[in-house]
Amino acid sequence: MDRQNEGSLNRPTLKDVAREANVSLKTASRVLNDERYVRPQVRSRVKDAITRLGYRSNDLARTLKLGTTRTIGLVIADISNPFYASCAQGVARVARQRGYSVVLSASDEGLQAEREYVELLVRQRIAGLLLVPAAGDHSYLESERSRGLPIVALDRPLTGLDSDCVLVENEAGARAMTEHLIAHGRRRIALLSGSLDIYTYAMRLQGYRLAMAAAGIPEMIRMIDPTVEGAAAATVELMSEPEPPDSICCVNNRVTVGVLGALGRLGISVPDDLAVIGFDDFELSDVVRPRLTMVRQPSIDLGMSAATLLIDRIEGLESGPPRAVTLPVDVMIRDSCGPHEGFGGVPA
Amino acid sequence: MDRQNEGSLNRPTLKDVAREANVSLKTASRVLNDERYVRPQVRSRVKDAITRLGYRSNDLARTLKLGTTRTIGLVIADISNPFYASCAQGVARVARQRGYSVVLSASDEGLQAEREYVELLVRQRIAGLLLVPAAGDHSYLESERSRGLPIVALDRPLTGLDSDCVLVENEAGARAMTEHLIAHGRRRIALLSGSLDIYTYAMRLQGYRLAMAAAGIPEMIRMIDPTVEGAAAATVELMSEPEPPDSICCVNNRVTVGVLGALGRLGISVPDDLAVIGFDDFELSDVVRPRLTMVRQPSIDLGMSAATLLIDRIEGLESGPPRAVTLPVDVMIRDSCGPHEGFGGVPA
DNA sequence: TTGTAGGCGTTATCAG
DNA sequence: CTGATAACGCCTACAA
Repeated sequence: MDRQNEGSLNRPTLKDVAREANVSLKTASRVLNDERYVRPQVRSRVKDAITRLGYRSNDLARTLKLGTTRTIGLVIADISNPFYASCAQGVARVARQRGYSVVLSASDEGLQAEREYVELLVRQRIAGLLLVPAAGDHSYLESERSRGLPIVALDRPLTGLDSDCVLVENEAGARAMTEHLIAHGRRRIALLSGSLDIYTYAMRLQGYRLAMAAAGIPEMIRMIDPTVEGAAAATVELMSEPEPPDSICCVNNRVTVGVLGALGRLGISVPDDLAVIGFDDFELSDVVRPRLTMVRQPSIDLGMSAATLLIDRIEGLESGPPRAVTLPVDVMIRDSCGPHEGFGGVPA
Repeated sequence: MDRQNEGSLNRPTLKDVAREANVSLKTASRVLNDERYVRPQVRSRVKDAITRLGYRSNDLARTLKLGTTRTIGLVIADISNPFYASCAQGVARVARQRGYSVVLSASDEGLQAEREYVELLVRQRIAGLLLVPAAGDHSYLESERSRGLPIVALDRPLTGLDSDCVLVENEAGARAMTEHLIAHGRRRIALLSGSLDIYTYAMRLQGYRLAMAAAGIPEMIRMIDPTVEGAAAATVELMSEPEPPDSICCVNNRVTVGVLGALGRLGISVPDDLAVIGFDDFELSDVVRPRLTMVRQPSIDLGMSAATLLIDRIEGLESGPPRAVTLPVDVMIRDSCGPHEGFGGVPA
């Protein structure tokens, strides 16, 4: 009845180790941190005590003293979206390499949830913050930033605050995507986009418009809820219009999935009846029939770059004004826009 | 040059708040924790000071004193695998609801990496540990468990340690999967499995064997590296054997993707030339042509159940001997095993 | 209703 | 080389 006193686990402290090894607290600490000036004999005595007791140092106490953690906070929109999952993977990889832990939170695109998570993370004294900002004003981060908390925005820049950010070439990618369809002779090219409050969608829409304008083709833009369900519903509507499109640009991977699902149910064949191209490639796009032509984003690199930049800031390896890193995208030409006609690997 | 002194951020402490509000430390603390016995006037004075200073309480110090964090450690195999991503999503959802943070780590199925992560997490004094155990002996967790650290295994039980675990009906699911093929008249049914050191694969193989034995059909088991690449390579080999299979059971979603990719490249048509069924459904299985018949695992629920159980343990709401929770799976009958013939929703 | 003293587990300082 | 002693920021007694 006295074992397992729920809640506070009963762990030995460094003091216990010191007592067990018959040395002072400080000496035990020295051994723990591999400091010099400890007789080998004493050192091994302490080490023995550590293993004998199953001692695990308390990072809470340590970082309280040191004033700095080795944890980075990551706030993304949605873990189950493979794009963000890949980003997180990239972040985790770099974090591990450089000895940091990652606390993960998903905002579900909500500014309120995001703020709550950031608050929580700050309380945990994260060494730096990595986030995919939700739509809306982020000046609330100003106070943290000015206190010296390194912040790197991932996938989208922060609005209302100048900070480091790691992005991809959204506009160029969307333009290339649209031009690809145009080159295939498509003219009624629909774009299914999410709210322009979200940077990536705004930029991609811009790229689409540029391509359409350059070709002198009228735009066909539908603002939708950029989810699988939203895209499916929009597709059904779109295809029942008097003059339906001959091709669809999907603004993200969720939309691509939704469009494809709806087209399948409608019995519309790709690319014969309709061409489809998506922004943000996913694993199965090369496995599915027809293979999907997609604008590929280097999602893992995105996470890795962001984490690298953040940790460089944390460690003072990078200083100076906020940096904006932009990673290239490329069009993976496959079959969903029709037969290839000697298109090269169109860069964004 | 004195701002931004890299590293240690310059944050106000509760003492600063107290000074600013002209009260004692304790009073400030009382306000912070919404304790009674503070004059409203004083309370608001302190609150003002808090916002004026942009004070954020230091959870490190607080939990050091309190002896318990509200953080749970999650170690999964691979974030970019949608199955684990879903599990993580379920965990995150419950954690958020109940006021916990999640520290995420990916072991890549390596026991060594897993151990390192667990060590790190323990140092951070996580309140509980959730892990998808890598293959191998987990008695190393014994010491933590005996110290009272709640541990819940996710997706697979721990070997060498009796602990809570949340699993799915692997054997029954695999058996149902195989029987489905048999009912479709398939006889040369190959199973592509990963190492039996991993519990889920062992159980699924067992389910397959049971079904095959019951039908009196010879087994056709291939042990492979259960990744996209491994499965693709195995498929190519398999199909070039003198007597290739007429159907393939895929042991997880990676394998399903690999098999499908290889079949596509080989020009083998599903389900006409070959039937395919997979364990662990994924989003696109319903969008792809042919639509894929799959054994669906409740991945989000898996994460949610595990997190719930863990937090219940942490909070002492659940006590008693280790519990094993098993969640049902179900066969999602679609098109990749041939035309439906009045199969009901075959439960596992 | 408010304040004072002491300690959580570490590490840093500075004598031995 | 080693060891007292004082922080780190907060909270829990226990007074006032």
